[in-house]
Amino acid sequence: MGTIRNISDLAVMAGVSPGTVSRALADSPLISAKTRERIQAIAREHDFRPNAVARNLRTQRTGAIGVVIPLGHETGQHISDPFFMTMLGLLADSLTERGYDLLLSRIIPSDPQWLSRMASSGRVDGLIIIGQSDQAATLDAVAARYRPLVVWGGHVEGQVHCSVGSDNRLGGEIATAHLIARGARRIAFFGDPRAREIAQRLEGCRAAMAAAGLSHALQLFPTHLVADTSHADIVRFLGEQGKDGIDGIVAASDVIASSALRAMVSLSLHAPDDIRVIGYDDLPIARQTLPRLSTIRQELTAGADALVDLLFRRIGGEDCASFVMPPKLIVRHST
Amino acid sequence: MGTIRNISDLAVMAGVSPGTVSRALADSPLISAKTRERIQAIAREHDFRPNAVARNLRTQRTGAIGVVIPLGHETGQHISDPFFMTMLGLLADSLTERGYDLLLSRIIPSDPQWLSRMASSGRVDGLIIIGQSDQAATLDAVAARYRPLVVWGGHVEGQVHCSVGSDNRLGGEIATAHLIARGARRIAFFGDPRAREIAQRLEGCRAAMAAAGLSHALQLFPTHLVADTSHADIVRFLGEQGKDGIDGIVAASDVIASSALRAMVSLSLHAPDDIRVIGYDDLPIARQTLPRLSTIRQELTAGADALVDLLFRRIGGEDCASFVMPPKLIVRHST
DNA sequence: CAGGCCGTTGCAATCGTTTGTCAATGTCTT
DNA sequence: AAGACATTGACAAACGATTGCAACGGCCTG
Repeated sequence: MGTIRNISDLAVMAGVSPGTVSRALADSPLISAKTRERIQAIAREHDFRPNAVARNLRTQRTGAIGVVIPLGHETGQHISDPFFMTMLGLLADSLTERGYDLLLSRIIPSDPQWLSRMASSGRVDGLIIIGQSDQAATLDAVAARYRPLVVWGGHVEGQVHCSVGSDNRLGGEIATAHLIARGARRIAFFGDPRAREIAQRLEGCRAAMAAAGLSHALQLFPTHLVADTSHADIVRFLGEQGKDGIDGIVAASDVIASSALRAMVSLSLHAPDDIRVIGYDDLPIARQTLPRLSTIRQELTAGADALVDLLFRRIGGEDCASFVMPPKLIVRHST
Repeated sequence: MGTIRNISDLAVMAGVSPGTVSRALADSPLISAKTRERIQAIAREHDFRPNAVARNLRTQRTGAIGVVIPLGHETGQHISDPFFMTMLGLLADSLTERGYDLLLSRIIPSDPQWLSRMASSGRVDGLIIIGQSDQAATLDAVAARYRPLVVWGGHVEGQVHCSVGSDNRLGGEIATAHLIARGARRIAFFGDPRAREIAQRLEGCRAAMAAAGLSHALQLFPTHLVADTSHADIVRFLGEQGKDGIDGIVAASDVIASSALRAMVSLSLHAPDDIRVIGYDDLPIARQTLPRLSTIRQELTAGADALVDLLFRRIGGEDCASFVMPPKLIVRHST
């Protein structure tokens, strides 16, 4: 009748001590089957469940993993970005499978303490960061002291934090080489290299251009990731091109490439005839653009699994290295 | 040097009592500016932050909102579904703005206790459920006792739980009427009516057919939401149509509509000439199909804001009604 | 100069669990 | 029949903060 508020109420009701109730509810072998069943019956009947916060405090673990999206270089960008969403969904599936919940934080790291605040709050058992943004140094600093931390993004020599991601440099190189093979000569790279992954893709792009003797013909257009504003920017950029304008676009992401394709439509430019366009990620949207987008595939499902796997290894005390996945060229109709 | 583990360590270090430290860190006016500054300086220097779990236990609030996606009728469906993802991103943005975190759970409610487990775990200050699935009864039962709970989905007379969503019946009616106006006579409804929203859309669809004297010409095809399997199913369904087959599809969601369009391509059927197709939701993907998808727009941004707003009103003790938004016909090129 | 008041700080209870220790009970062996 | 031994469950100490209340000192005022 009276609602059961805590384990002591239930103990009174069952005529035992709180400790016994706790053990009974946890199926401890120290409690006889008879009392255990009796206590569990009462709990079931009153729909009682022990308070998780108190348990967390006592046991020092929470059953939750924090997923953080730092938006250092893109204050306007929303979590709703398709890449984040896709990654987030995959992580949620993978963590749920292991019985963990997922605590989501979107953070604009103006405060340099953003990461250690999450790490030392005791609210999560581990942290997954999606994208290094321009915070690689902060990540390294925290990773040095806080073990259960893995990052989606690029890997560089000597990096402290454990990362999972594709070989961005190679991916950028493959993308650019493909564009050149398709006849592009004057190429623009669309993307903001303040994010490490993107800087690496640009690096690969430069390498491919150099290898073809086209170094002079590469333009960099650091467009924003926010779809709404980028569209107008891209239209302006393309409009400013003279008659010897660019004939190829290496986009740092499918989202950017898709914006570029739409901008081209409004300028009556046609892909691939006028400008060849290639994206990066191979998100579902790459199959829905018009024309369908050639891109560099990152295996996000494998990536999410790797992130979760490495994280739990680190929680378990293991010390494991970064994981770099091979990028793969997907040719569709935009190149 | 010695790491500070808790407020007492810091108290010893500062030569004060733990209580004073707690107040100082919380900027309590009871503490003199001098001691407060001294204590905060030590905390900053050692990068110390009070344990959130302990605070939650004491204050009985967590600063987190649970977002749950019940997949009652679709065990295969993943969180990665574009609708969920979009909604989730919007909620995350809106909650972050209010300083709350978001605890994500994907749940397959085989266990009827799924909801009250979340509600009574004490881990969240409130609950947002995305979609009633086939769990409307469970939702009503829990909502009767647990106040801070709001649901995205359909509203029916006498419903206990507080919901936010578009007028699904009207939306279905508008969509169907539009198809009829465009010349469709033999219409199929694609969607699984076990979910309440979808049942309401179907009801509207039936009403519009009846109003046009076409009741006999409505087919129901309860396709799954999972994109991968639905495609083959839809191809089969369309293939089984004779020469007097359907000439209109009312899809219960944009995702389904987009699958239908792809299935039509592989059967050399053309929209809108052979079959007119209309979706529901107006997700970003509706603008990226070929041809672009006519659909019924739900203002998801407004919806997410309303969900969060109502939730906090309920947390504050207010008792507020469901919120039904008007659906809006968006005509593109598929009808 | 004494009494009262105010601004600061310390004390200790509390939130709801988990879990190590230990007493009490009952069973089995010799 | 008595001691060894296993069960069983009670007791109480954590976990790490918050917060009402009491106490303390200094200052002002009459």
